[in-house]
Amino acid sequence: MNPEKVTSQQVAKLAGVSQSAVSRVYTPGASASKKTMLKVHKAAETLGYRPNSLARAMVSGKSRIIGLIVAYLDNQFYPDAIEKLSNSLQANGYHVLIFMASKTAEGLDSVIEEIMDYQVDGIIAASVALSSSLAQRCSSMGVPIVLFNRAQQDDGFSSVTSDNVSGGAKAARFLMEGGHTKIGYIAGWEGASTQRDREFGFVAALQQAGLKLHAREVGQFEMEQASSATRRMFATDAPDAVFVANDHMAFAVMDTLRFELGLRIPEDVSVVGYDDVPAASWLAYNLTTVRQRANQMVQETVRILLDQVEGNGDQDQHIAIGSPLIVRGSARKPKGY
Amino acid sequence: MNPEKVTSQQVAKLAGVSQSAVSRVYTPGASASKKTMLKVHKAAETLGYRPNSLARAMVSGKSRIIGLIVAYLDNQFYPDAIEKLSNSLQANGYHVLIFMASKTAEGLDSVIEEIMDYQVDGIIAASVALSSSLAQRCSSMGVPIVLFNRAQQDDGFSSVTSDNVSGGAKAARFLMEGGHTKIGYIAGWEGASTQRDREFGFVAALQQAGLKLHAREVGQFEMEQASSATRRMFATDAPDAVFVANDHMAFAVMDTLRFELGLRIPEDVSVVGYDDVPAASWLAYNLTTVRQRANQMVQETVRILLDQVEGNGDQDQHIAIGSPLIVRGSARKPKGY
DNA sequence: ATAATGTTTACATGCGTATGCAAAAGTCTA
DNA sequence: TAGACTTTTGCATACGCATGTAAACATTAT
Repeated sequence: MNPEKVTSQQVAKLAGVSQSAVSRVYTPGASASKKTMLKVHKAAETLGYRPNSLARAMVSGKSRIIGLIVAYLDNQFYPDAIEKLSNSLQANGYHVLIFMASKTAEGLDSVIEEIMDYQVDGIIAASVALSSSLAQRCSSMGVPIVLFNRAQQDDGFSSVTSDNVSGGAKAARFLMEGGHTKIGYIAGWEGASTQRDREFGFVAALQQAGLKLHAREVGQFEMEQASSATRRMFATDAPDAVFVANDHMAFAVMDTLRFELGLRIPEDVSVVGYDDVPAASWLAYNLTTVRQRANQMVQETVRILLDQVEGNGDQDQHIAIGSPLIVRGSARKPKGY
Repeated sequence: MNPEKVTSQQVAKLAGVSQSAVSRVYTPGASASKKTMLKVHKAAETLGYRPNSLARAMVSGKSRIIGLIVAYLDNQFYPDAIEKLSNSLQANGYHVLIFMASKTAEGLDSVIEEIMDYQVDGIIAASVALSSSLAQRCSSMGVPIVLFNRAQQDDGFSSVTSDNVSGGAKAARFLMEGGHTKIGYIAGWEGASTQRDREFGFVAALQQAGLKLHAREVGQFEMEQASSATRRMFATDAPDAVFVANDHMAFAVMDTLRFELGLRIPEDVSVVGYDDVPAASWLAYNLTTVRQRANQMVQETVRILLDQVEGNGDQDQHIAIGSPLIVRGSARKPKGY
């Protein structure tokens, strides 16, 4: 109950200089003599002074806050990404105001409004689709947005994803090379560009080899739904391989195949996922999957966003990071692996 | 490049009232007539006005920002907790500034300083130990701190954990009732109160039944280390049951037991974990574990913190939420389950 | 009708900092 | 040593809003 605020005024008085001198000492670009710097630092030290970021933001117009919107945290890919994003932004002197978007994207607009109220310098939207009216509003306020792991070509913002199309294709070719002919696909939420692109690449590669999708069910990126999708898919004319739109669902698929349907993986059925989340390498799953290179994705996201924030702002960019296939044990291996 | 800021001034002019009238319309407790409210709202609507949270924070001294410090995000328990915390705080009109603390806690002090620079109203530290000098500093600034899933009795802040001691005891009794006599323990990072309490409760319950810990290794809450701990523990005179300090490690333990050592679970060895993270119920693990009730923990954490923030601040509280044993298939079941 | 009360309003000020401007203090050259 | 620069400094102001104060207004009681 003793909120002793230390202001630059007090430091100035103690140091025997003006408030503006104190300010300049703490402002990178400003001019201050060695002497005053010393005096100010000493005074600041004894008083325990630290510049008030909020006041600084008010006058400078730059809050050094980045808004981060996330929908899912149960899919391990996102916590991982958040950690990396946060670290990278911290390293650049920015901080992260985090917002959970209800998965239904109902309140998304109001969430964004709230974010903007804090005068964020930029926004990263992970796995979230933005209405173009929102995008309009943000860009008119000069707040750049980068979509992380989701793409929307036409609107006014950048995006960073993995190369989902070619990733899907890689999965298809791997399964075909493994000798599979009855290949199923378990889709994610159809509204997601990741889902669409992965499926597109996958199906295109099958077709290119003269193969048709043997079965298709929708799992909505949720484990429960993926389980029922699996049951439906294997009820009649079971496929000999399944590509699942992400690892998170793939775990449910594998559990269902093994423990409910009594199938062996990969002897009876091959499973390939997408993301390469940490659990994919856990031996109980040992999942063959397409890796999203979170590090590069984060790096690009931060680079693009900060470029735009700091005014070196190029045009909107749409980046797709290469996505290698990680071969483990959940899918039959073609010769040569 | 057209950052058209709309201020309360402009709204006031358009509405034909004073700036303070506009402010009062947007300030819950303030008085404003129906007429002016209408005029102001209409003007605000057409201009697209929203109050600037930062300016508001400056003058009111309340930022409605809560700093959240997290160390790990690979253990699923924390993403889950973050999601719940964030939702709960958002529902109360607060927002979350998130900080990743390097696991080594080196830069923790500087992280806290940065947090404080943003004039946060309170701090939640998840799975992080604070130096008492830091605590000093925060409380002198009037910024309450709540430790989440970590306890430190003597210093000046509250904490919310599960009842780790009794949770550990439950695990011990369950294993003993299951007929195990050679019971091992794989510890987490020894600096963590959760680790200490779980082990204490576990060992105490064993002793109470006249049993001694058969083996003990340290896994540091990390999967790699947990795997090597398992190898060491089972190299000679293998136990017939293992209690692992958290689920995250337990998965590595189970994988190592099954796929490296060729042991069957629970026929050859029983495994019990702690946390009940989502993956514990995945059938590949189907882990018997002690549940940390994240919902209640979050609820209590937010309640305590906001009480203190909003001045109804009681004394520091140390809350331990009851932690039930969730019986699944990874440990041999005593009769009656 | 008037006084007494209760509501609503505008004015003015301050939150803590950055920054343009002009004066002051240094630095260098001839 | 004077003049021409360059660097440093203090002053004043502005950022956008909330709030204390006193005046204006509306409502009720007498």
